[in-house]
Parts: sequence; C-alpha cells; structure tokens
Amino acid sequence: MRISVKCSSAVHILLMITVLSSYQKVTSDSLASSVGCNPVEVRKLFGALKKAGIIDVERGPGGATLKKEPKDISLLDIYVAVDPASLNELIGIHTHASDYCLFGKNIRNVLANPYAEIGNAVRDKMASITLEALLERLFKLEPSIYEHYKKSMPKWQPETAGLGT
Amino acid sequence: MRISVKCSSAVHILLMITVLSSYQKVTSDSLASSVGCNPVEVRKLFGALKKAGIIDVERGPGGATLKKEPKDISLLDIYVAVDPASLNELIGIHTHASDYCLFGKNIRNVLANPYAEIGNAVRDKMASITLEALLERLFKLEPSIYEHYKKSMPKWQPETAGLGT
DNA sequence: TCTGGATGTATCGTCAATACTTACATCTTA
DNA sequence: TAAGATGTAAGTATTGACGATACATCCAGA
Repeated sequence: MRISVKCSSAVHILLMITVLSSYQKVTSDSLASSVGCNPVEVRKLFGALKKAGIIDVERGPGGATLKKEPKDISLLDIYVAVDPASLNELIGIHTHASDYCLFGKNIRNVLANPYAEIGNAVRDKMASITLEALLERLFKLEPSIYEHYKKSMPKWQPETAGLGT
Repeated sequence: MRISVKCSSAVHILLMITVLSSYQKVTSDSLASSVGCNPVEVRKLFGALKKAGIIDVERGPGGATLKKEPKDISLLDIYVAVDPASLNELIGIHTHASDYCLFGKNIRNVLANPYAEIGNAVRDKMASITLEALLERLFKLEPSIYEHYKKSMPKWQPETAGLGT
C-alpha cells in the first residue's frame, strides 16, 4: 500500500495554517479548494491532527491554528496522526499462503523482522523532517509567501530568516 | 500505494526455487498453490525476475532455477524487478492541488526532495537484506527445510551451516 | 515429427480501498 | 436567535490490484 495521500494533504494544510492563521480565518472550505479535495476530507484531517495535539480547531466561528512550533512537528508526527495503521503494514504480505507447505507456513515469520526494519528506517527518516524544514523549502520556492508570513506577525520565525540556506 | 504484495510473493517463490530446484521441477502451478495465488501471477513474476537476471525459466519442460547466488540477490533487486515504478512514488501526493494558490502550486516541489530521501532510506535498507539472510531465517524457523536443502546437492551452502547464528 | 506439458500474454470480471457527495446534528460568535 | 463553521454518518463512484479464462508459443521426449 502506498503511503497515503492523506499525509501530503495534511502537510499542505499545516503549511497554510502556519502562514495564514495569524491574520485570516483558515476554514475547511478554503483549505479544500487549495488542496483540491472535499471539505469533509479536510475536516477528517482536522480531527486527526487535533487529536494528536498538532492543531486547534475552533468549533463555532471556524478556523484552525497551530498548537506547536513548526520545529517541533515532524513528518512522522503528521503521518502517525492521519494514518496510524499503515506504517505498520508498509509492505504487504500475501495472505493466502498455504499452511500445508513448509514454505507457506513460515513465509510470514521470515519476512516479519526484515519488513519491520524497513518500517523503522522510514520512521527514522520521517522523524528527522520537520514542518519548519518544509516551510523553509516553501519560502525558498515562493519568496512572496515568506514576505506575507513576515508581515503578518507570525508566531514562529524560521531560523533562517534570510531564506539563504 | 502500499509496497506491493508482489514483493513478498516473489521472495516466497525465490526461497522455494533456491531450496527445491536442484532436485525437483518448480513450476508456476506448484508455486501458485503454495503462495496461494493464481499461476498466471507466478508467471508474471517469473517474467520480471527473469528480465532482471535473477532466475532462469525453461520454456518447454518448465521449471525455474536461480541464476545468481542468494548472497548476491538483495530485497531491493527483487523489489525493483517485480515493481519498478512504485518505489519512486512510495508516498502519494494529492493530484488536484490548485494552481491558482501559491501553496497548491508549490506543494509538489516542497515535498519532492523529502519524499525522495524517504525512498532512498527504504532502498538502502532493502539493499542490505539478501536472499541468503532470508534463507537462513527460514532454516532457523524450519530446520527440516535445511535438512532437505543439505541433502539435495544444493548449489549454494549458506555460510552459517549450523543454523546457530 | 508429433504431442504433452509448461510458459507468455491479453482480456475481462471481481473485490477492496479510497475519496466524493450529500445530509444533518452540533457548536460558538455576533 | 441566526449565521457560519465543524463533526460525523451514510451511500456512491472510482481506481487499482488481483483472479480467472483463454489461447498462442515453445521445448523435450516418445
């Protein structure tokens, strides 16, 4: 199973919340039109991210805000929040192996550890990528967003204020 | 997209070929009944593994044999052989992000490098796992297979002949 | 040379996962 | 109280992977 599209959508959403939430209301509708999905999907991601303590979502007037600093939010945090199950089954194992064959009976155990190691490699790498790093990449690609961000009393300035690094 | 079940099936097939092919014909039918899939699927895997130079498949009388030593076949080799595309798109990115939004326009580029790094982490880990290591795990779990293997003039003895390690 | 048994491959049907859509209850500010 | 937003539950549609069938192709052995 491919790692879900949810993760990318969640990053997209979090980037927008980080930059925009301090001076404009960020709602499921506005996010959905940028992400290109249904508002309901955004709301489901809201729920998952809120449960993980990554964002706050206002119920009545609407609008989401970041609850932690971008440097303290890793891609792993995001991924686990929106799709907790699938990292444990990153690589599929065929499910109908014969129990009457010595190979079929053991294949699952043979692969269990190696596959778990691969999963851990993904986890480690994801844990090393922070939302702040992604934000800086975005600023580099689109400096006007950084200007916007700078002018709008951002809660968290990225460390590399010059965009140079 | 999850990493395909094909990879696990291919490992299953290769283990059986490694142990059995020296003294009995290993056909798509016999493999399919152990793997629990359709013979056609096995033949497709045959084609992919053959193309990658990992096995030889006899056309007329049937039967597959290993073409390289188990220690020289990595999980990455197997994976790339049977599913070359999906490692490059391990993590899905939402495809309908708005081009009219500065965030939507750049999200794909923001994520490209980090995602590629994750893919490389998977590749590195897979490259470090050899068919020989998997074979030894199988022997440890099912010593009778090792006895079988030992008696049947195996082409390649695993280094840890005692199964102890 | 012919034939049995196996592979190579195209095509179609089925199934599960995923997302979209609609709908409505719930909540909070104005 | 009303407006606008979230929370959540169905039902529907779409996509991709796999299974099933069919048949052409190929090679050893009789």
